[in-house]
Amino acid sequence: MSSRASMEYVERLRQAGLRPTRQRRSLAALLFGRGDRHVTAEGLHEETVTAGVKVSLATVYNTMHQFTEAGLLREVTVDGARTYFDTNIGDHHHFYCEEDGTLLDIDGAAIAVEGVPLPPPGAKVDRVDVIVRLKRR
Amino acid sequence: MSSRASMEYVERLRQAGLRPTRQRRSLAALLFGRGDRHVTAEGLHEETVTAGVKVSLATVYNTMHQFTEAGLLREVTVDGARTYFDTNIGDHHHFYCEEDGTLLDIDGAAIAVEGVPLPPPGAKVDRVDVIVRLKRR
DNA sequence: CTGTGTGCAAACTCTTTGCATAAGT
DNA sequence: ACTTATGCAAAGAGTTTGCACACAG
Repeated sequence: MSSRASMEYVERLRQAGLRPTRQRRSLAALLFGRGDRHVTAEGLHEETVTAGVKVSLATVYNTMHQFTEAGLLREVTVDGARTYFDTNIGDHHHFYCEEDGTLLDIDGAAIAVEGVPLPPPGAKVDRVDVIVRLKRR
Repeated sequence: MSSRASMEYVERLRQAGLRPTRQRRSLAALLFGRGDRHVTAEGLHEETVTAGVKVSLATVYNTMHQFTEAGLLREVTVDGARTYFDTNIGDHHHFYCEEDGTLLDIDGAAIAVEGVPLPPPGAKVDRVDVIVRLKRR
């Protein structure tokens, strides 16, 4: 991770109300530098190691949650075992292959969910998630 | 849990290829005795304690997984923190309220998901899950 | 009897937290 | 300087596993 690359995210972090620390800049560069991604905390931490950036796993977890709260990331729950973070924060759904843990975006405009019943009294719909679970053919 | 109540499940367990042990009969009676339910392992274990049935938490976990494999239960993943098991094994979806951990069935016939793209080569659609996430109004 | 199931406790994985140190503004 | 973030290690939750004992067929 070049220092220059991570500098691109200083403003974005500031606007999200987050101090552009070295770790946050590096993580932002890894996350947002190459299109839409699905990562786990562990996976991202490994990337930092490979990239020669020093960030602890605890900080990766903390930072992903801060990014999520700031609206820079979205948490995707498809499997109880691990938490995925998605850099695509737009309207979309997912293919999920349990067998190899692969996650794939489906454009939100492509899918229509019809007939969702009224939520119970006192509740309102926050979001509708569609998970298309895949099996090897 | 009366012994008589749990005897009703002997045949059902046998057909699923599971020996109708005391613990499995009791768990089956708790799970299937009162309509559709969503339970966690911990929650079901507490019920056994309340009901005066002696089953260890490990056995509850093992049994729920055996039931799931046998097609008597379905695992529902809506939250990374806990695993829910659903006694409704028919076609249906879920309302989920993160705030209080409530899970509610939506009849599968009510909802239509249109426009699911073709799965990637080598994979086929196993199941489509719709999770309607709720927030307090 | 024979093999499967169970209980217990310990192990395990993923994730979060507390507190001293380091870094940003 | 002052405040917020980080690192480490330890704790924590939920879940799984290994092995001796118990029970169903």
